[in-house]
Amino acid sequence: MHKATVRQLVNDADSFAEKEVMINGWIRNNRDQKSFGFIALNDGTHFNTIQIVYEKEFISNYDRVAAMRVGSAVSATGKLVLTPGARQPFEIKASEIRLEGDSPSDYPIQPKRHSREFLREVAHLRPRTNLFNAVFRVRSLLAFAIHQFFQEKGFVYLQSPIITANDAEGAGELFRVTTLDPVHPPLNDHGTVDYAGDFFGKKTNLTVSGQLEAEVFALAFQNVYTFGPTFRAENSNTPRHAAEFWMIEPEIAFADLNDNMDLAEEMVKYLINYLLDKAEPEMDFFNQFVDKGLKEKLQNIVNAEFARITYAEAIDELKKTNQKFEYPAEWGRDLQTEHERCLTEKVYHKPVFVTGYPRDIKAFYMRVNDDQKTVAAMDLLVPGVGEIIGGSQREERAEVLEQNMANFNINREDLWWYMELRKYGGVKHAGFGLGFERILMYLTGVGNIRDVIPFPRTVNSCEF
RNA sequence: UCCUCAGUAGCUCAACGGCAGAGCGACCGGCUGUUAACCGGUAGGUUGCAGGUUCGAAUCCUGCCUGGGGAGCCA
Repeated sequence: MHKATVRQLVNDADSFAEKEVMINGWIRNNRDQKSFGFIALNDGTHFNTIQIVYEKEFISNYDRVAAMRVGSAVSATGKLVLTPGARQPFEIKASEIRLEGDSPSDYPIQPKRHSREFLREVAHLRPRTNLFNAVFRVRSLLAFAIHQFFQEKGFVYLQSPIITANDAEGAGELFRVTTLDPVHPPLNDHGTVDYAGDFFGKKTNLTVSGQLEAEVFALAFQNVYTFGPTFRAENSNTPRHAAEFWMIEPEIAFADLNDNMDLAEEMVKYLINYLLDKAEPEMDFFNQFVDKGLKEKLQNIVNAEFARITYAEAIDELKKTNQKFEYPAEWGRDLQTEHERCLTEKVYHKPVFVTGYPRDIKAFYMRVNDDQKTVAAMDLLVPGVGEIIGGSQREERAEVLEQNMANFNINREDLWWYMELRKYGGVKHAGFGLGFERILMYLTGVGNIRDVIPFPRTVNSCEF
């Protein structure tokens, strides 16, 4: 008798036909009649459930099996029978069904539709539903695909630090990391907290970006990427923001903004192809129940050239649409969400790179263009989700960088090592940040970031 | 943080100033191939919390709490 997984059986049903197999899993549904019944069993190795048929005359504990509830863990043994013409390609004719873990009658997951809000409250049980089973398997595959994409191109994977003393990046509000007594912290002569007595002897926080460290490695390995957790203490309450999320930050040397966009576009297309190929049942499920037309949309993106426009062109384009905006598009102001959605959903109907933003509204490390007014920045906007990538060519000229830091009130001493990258063999280089959950939302059609993170951390919520 | 909508049975929802209901789930029974099975029955409620208006409040008003959506910040 062969202990099998649903994945093995689905992939190779023919060779298991008429053979005895044992499957361990959890009951999704159990329907009994007078002398026979059906269990839909999911063992976690495949999106699909497998049908177990049990009959009074072939199993000894028929009444007990018929009473097994949804959520129970069972071990089922029986013969695999091909069922051409039925709704499922094969089923298991049970000879024995053993209860491994009971599920009392108050098990909250039913074989019916639940709201996402309710399922968030039972995040320890929601991976057992179709939707979250699909989401989190795809999340796993997507993470692997990202590594594979960069590794195939010879990029070096860098684990940038999670605890850092950099607070000059301006990427967001910081979570403090400290071992000081919160009630009676040591004070200095000015009466403020003396971080010299803290664990690291200085103020430290959780990282908001690995970019600056990635630049260090890019100027040694040429092509590198980070992929790790990122923390922002922003009080933002939207379906696209979390306090803890994962970010991919490639950084490439001897490269400019166009190389950067080429890389981003190639990566997005690679990831789509990977999922369409490796996550077929999951993508079919999203296509049917989460976002109708998702697969066609993704297929079109693979076949399309992403639009590439400048910020100035974007402003012109927005003025031309005659659409009423709450905030009119105007040079010098950042694009509003309504502007971004208009561009990607109404004007271009596909992903759009916007480049050349005014330097005042962008970060200090972005390379100043020859016009002195704009920087070599790029955002990638996609329909439905909005901004999923933000990146730039980095300012490699020491004098310009110093001037920028002065303009943005950034302390040069703290970033002495960052400045030295420009002093010793500095070259043009570029990179971007990709929100892992953002692209996962985009590729699955799931509209809320809290539903693509196993245990989401958001303002006022850190359950599980 | 601002704007907005919503909290009714375990879940999804109805009742919108006059007896608090249905479907699913649970429990009991029926059914010879079901597949979110079907059919009959039973139990299940401080209508988010605290005040107020009214003869009477799930329903109207005020405050608070929780959740959704939009905005800002960003990935």
